Amino acid sequence: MPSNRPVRVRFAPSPTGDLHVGNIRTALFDWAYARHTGGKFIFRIEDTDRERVTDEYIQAAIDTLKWLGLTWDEGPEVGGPNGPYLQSQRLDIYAKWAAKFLADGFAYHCYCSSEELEAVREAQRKANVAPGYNGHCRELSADQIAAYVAEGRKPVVRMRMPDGSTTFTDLIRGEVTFDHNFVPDFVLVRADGSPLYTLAVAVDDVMMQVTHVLRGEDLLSSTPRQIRVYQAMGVKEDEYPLFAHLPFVMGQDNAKLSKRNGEVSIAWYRERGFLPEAICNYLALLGWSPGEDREDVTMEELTQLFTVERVHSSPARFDMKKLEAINGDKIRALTPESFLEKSLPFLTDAKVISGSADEIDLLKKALPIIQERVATLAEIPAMLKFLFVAHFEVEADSLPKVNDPESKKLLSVAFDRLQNVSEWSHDGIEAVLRTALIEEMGLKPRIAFSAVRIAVTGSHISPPLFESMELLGREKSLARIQALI
RNA sequence: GGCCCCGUCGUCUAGCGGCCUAGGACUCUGGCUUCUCAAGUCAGCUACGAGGGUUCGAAUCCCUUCGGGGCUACCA
Repeated sequence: MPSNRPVRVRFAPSPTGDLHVGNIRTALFDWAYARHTGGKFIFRIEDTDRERVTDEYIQAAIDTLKWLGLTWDEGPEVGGPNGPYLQSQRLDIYAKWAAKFLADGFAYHCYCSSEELEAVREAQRKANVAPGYNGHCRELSADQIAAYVAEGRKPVVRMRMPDGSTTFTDLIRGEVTFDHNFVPDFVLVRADGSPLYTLAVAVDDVMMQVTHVLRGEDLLSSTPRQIRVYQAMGVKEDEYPLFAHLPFVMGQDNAKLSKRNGEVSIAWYRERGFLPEAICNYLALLGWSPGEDREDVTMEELTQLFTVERVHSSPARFDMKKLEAINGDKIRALTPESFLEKSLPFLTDAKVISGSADEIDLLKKALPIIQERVATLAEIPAMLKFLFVAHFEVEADSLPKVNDPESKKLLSVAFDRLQNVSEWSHDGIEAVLRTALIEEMGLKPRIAFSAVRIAVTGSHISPPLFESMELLGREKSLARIQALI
């Protein structure tokens, strides 16, 4: 079966919504496999269902893949020798093959109406037999056809499944066999002439010389149908693509991940401040592992380590906590320049800064003290807000903690002594406050500094206090303390 | 219902007949560190779905069973 053709892997989503976690995990494995083998990664849009696929979703899918860094060798925007890569632009190709299948007897026109088919299914269900097309139109006479046409019926093109069975070797699950008794004749072309997935996917994989199909396991049972199309196209068995059906990514409730059971759109994660490399690293661990207790991998390492052999056959639950942990690790691993660049949009969107040069200067100094304190980029604005706000206010739930007489006394001592600090640096500030509050007043550090922290940053949770005061500056720091005395 | 896939800590996983009184990570609990929060660090909790085989020996092989999931469209 596997000839030594150059590896060509495709990711072929049907963008009926934003790409979600499951799609992306598939795309990631497709990409990693292509890169690992030195093969080509093909990106194809399956938009044969124009009722549900929109141009916006197609563009969103393209943008998402780009954002994640899953670059493709052939597909939308980059083109390639096997295009076009949008199925809606390949209609003539499918029509040609459908006509050939009809002429060769692999397929036939079926005039059954939806209502009739539904009635058949209903009867089958009642009789407790395998549901599926009953072959009603398989051998229609010329007269019968003429009668149907006279009625104004428009036929679909249906593939004839021969008796027997289909066996193929799934790279992840091993040998899988489907008895054709349970693979009914399936529709290739709608009554309106438009192709269905069953036709387009097989034709395109052959035309685009795809060698490996790694896709979700929901498509496992449709594989015999694809193989039947290959046969009708005259593809030799050793040139069929190899299949690998990836396990599902599931939500908390053990159902296939979908909009109903969690936030699954990648766009949502992007807005929440997740890094693409964190998403990819985490997703790579869902259904695959590099072994040797290894978990932290870069995109580059992923392409080196990824093999289909190490992909699981069992489904995985999506765990937001673990994603956050990995995201925190990846944020800490960012260079200062890169951390700044990635933080900027979150700060400006939150209107914490407008983006002026002065603000950026201050930001460059502030970012290092919070880099190890955030799990997502979205947490940054709240953490640095105190440095930039025009009208400073202490948070409501922290205010009571500085309103008692002891706190006011403490703050007043701090205020007095801080005025005499010669050099407004975190070392200088710390030395003065320790002497005044800890040594002379005998306070516990956590008590003493808490009041100052609330006064200066507005919250009992903040970046390191002395660094924060240094960045805020003497004037503002003192004013904020004084305001609470 | 039928067909197909799947089954190790709460979760993701390592494990491919002896190295397993089952390892790592996340979560959770407790300790250390500490100006808060993090980070770091130490410790703890907790798993081979069940029942039969095969074998000197099974998480690893076989069977049954139970459980979960997918498909069963003129969706993909």
